Amino acid sequence: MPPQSRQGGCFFHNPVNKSTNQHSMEYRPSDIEPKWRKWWRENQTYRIDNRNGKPKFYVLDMFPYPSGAGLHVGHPLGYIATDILSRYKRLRGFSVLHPMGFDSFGLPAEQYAIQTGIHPAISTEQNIVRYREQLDNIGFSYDWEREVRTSDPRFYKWTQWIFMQLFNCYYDRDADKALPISHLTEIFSKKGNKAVNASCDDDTPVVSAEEWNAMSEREQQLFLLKYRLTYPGEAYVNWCPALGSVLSNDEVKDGVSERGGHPVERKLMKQWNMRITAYADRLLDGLEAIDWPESIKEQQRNWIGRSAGASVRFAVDGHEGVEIEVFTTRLDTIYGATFMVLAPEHELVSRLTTDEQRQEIDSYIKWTASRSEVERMSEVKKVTGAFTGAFAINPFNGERIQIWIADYVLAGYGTGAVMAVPSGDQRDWLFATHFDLPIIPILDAQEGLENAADPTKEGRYINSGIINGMTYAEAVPTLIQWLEERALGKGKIQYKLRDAVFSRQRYWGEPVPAYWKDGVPHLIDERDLPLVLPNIDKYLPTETGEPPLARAENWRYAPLNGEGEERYEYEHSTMPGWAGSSWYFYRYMDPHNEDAFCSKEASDYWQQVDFYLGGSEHAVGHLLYSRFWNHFLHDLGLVPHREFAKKLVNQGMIQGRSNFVFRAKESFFEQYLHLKVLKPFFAEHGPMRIAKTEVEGSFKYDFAFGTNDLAIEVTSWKQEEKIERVRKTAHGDGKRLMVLYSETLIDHINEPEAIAEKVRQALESRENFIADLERPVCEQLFVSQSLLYKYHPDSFTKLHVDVGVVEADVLNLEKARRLPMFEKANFKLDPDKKYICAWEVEKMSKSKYNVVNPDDVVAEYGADCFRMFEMFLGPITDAKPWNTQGITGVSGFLKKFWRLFFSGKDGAFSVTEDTPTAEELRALHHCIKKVTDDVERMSMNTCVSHFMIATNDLHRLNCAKRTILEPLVVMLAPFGPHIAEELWHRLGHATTVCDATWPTHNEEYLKSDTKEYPIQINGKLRATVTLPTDVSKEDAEKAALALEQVQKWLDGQAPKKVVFVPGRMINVVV
RNA sequence: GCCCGGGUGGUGGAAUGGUAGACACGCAGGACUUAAAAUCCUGUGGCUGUAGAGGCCGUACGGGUUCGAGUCCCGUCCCGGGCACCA
Repeated sequence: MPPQSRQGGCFFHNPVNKSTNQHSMEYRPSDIEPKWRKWWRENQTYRIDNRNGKPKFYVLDMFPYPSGAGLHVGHPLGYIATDILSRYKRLRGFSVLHPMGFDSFGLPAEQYAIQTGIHPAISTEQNIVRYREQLDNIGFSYDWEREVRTSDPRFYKWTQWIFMQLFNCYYDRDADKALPISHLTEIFSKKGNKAVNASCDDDTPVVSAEEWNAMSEREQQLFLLKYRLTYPGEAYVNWCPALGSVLSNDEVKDGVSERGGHPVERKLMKQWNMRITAYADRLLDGLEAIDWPESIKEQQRNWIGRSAGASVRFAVDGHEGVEIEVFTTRLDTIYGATFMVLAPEHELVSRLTTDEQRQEIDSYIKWTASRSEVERMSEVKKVTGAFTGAFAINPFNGERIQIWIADYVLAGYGTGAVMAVPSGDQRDWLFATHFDLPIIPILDAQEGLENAADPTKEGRYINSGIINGMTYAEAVPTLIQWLEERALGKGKIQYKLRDAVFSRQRYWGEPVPAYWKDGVPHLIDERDLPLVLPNIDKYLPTETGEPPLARAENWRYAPLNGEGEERYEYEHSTMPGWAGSSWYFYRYMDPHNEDAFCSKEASDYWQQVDFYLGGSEHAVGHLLYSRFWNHFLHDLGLVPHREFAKKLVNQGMIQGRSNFVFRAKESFFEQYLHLKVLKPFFAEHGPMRIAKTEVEGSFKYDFAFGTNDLAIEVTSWKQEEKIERVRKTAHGDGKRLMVLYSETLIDHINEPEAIAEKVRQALESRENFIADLERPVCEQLFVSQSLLYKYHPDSFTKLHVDVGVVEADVLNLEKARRLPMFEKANFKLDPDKKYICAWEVEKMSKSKYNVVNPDDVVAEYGADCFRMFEMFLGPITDAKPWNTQGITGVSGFLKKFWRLFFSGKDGAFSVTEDTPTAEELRALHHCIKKVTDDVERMSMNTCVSHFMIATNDLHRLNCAKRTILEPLVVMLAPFGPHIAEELWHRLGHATTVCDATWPTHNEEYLKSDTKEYPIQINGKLRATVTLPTDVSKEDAEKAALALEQVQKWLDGQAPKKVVFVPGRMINVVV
């Protein structure tokens, strides 16, 4: 018996005392797991304080959207991994923040509200309760005191507050940070806007101080919108009149709405924007400083799409005043530009085309227009184009170059014009080769130009006027300076990034804390936050197409809160899903603060997220917008770091493994009858043939025997008309007719002899019409996948079947028959009496019947087993299909681990205080070393393996010693917290295992006197020899060469060389 | 087309340039049992073989570096993800 707890407060809570008297000491997760979850809750084991002397560690999961479908086994994969990391860090003495919350604004709840009229807050609350239950079931160490919900007014108050700060700021490029608008207006009033280097709209006019001061208040406010970091603008959206809503890009398929297939139109709508473009450079540069997956960084770089280059204006020969502007990232290649290509849609095409070329150009444009976007994009290798007859002048050398049009240049990109450099660009090279245009080498390092372009930047320029002999680094500034001096162009940085649309014409989102007065938006007073979402009668747009919030009655703002004062309309759109998730990680630090989104004290302690885990699908949405907001909050001095997450890891998706069954179609039964039943009769009654004459578009009979007057028709007994028709035909032909109901075949599907017997009787009978009078039982037949190859593939309908009734791809017939789809079904089984299902890996989703609920797995194997199995599947970063094959291995491990402690008589607790042997210590310390290393690098799957190895070793050694087992319990605690807590208390501890200390390994115990050295001959393993670990090179070589195996390979010769790697191997080179 | 991953037994997967296939599933055989479950033991990359010896092949394919390559380099093919002619 373990020594009893004496630690007052915890004594009553120590549930071990209740269960120690139970006679069986079997490992029963269903007993111990709920017990400890309750205990943790009562003892507030996972509560974490902001004030303590420990070093901090912040582990964050991407919080889930609480959907109605509940949690599936894919969600917890990341949560388990971070839970292990968190518990591990805690055991290593860190104060760990590991919170969870809900991204609870979103479309599905709104869609549900539209259908049912139930307020999204209610359905969301229900879904959250369900998620909580499911999460709690898995034994996570979240501090639920810190839970956040983005749809909670106490939370979105601060989302709105941050929005207001954005509205009140502009981006000052000289200060390289956001500054208050008041700073801007001060400069405007003294020096005009030319004195400010700030991010603003492209069309912002230059105003002097006088002009600014002469503006009305309203005009000034409108002007300032061009600078604010959030501002109302106009944007094209996918408007679907039939659904009365705006759709996201992926809700639109082939120009119609995905749901319902309604037409979608591009509509210009007033939308709030976020001036994220102001931060483009910082978002790009910031990537260097963070430990995020390269693929995510790359996606963000591509999204930001910064390209440094130059815009150059080309004059057109014979067209005074006409200039074609091109943007190029390789200005250094301009002397190699031997022609120019315009998009067929380019506005100058018609003007520049000469009369001789007019017809060719027109027909090319016509042809282009007929091609779909897909064609234009996919036919990369095909070169097409047409010459306009016009010539552009290269500003650097005055060369006349031909102007062509080609559909590989798109009007929407850049200026819709390209200067073509065939020696450096492969597409231009193909074009030049095809149309026999000149190719001029421009760098002495370019090679193989007769076969392909060479885009190198190496070497020195040739044929390149003012940059001849220069390197790339020298050439670019020289060219730009030349251009700028002559005002023919300028150095330019282009971004693909656009300002982010921040409005949604939806109900279930954060209201924008602004109201409209004379067409100008104003912020509401901070005192009036949160601006709470009003109730409305229907969750749909108004008849006039206004967003749902326009339905709210009397929802207007009184800036002075005065009675009888004029009230103004609030903004009616709401914020997008990414608003709340762009800063939520700070709220966890200080979740109940009513005076700030997060106190300085809290953010000073927790700093930034140390480890963030989530899916890569958020690469450019959430993860870019969060960085943007964080940079902004940092500019305001509200958060300590520019980047909110130091390290990010992507978890792989757990895919569903769908199972399929095959339902037989009519034609299957004819094939079946032929193959399984009729063949034995051929010898006797001649080969079966199908009557050639067609009746009413189908064959006369399914089967008829050559030497017998019997015809056989296979059909459903419900097809009374058909049966009657065939019967008449048979009568006319003088044939006897047997009708075999397909349902009868289904009833006897696994016993073809029964049907054969019916046919035999029919053949011997003299009756003209033979059909069963009994009504068959089954109506549908499902054929095992293993039998399909015998039949025509079109004879089956492939259907998803609930994976819950399939075990290892074998259909559980008993369970399956309870499903409606199999209610009147029979199954054609393979010779092993099994129904084999087909399988495919697909996204896990309700509609594919492949969703596996963690609760079911937890109920069967326990939460600890579930946790460890998910980890055991493989590296967390890899995508993999869910497959419980193999869970028994983890389950067996836990039982085995448990038995280490209960190996006494009748499974009594049997841990001893004996001194461990060297071998036992080696097993333990090897495990400590491996698991510690592996947790640090998030290799949870190999950790589980090492626990298994240690357990197997200790079993073999019959080890039940506290010195060995107790450290193992501590190490297991992050992985299987329930079993560890139970064993920890059994070992006599009264406080939680979470506060134990992670063991450290002692290299001394791992040392071994001998080592089995592999002996290689020319790098191939040929023998092994056991040598002292600290064997000298000479002795090792001597021992190796003495081996019979080695002598055989040496064949009397001396070795050329012997390589000895101490502690590793010996390689003899012959 | 470009960018980023990846390709290892029947399966999931191990392997700081140093004994490829740890650990587990599955499968086969055995022990215990009236039986089953549970548990335990043995075997399990392929071919060959004198079969508990030995040999050959083997980490997508072809080369290379190295005493030694799953790992590093070059080229090819295939799979997954991202971007879409970004000039």
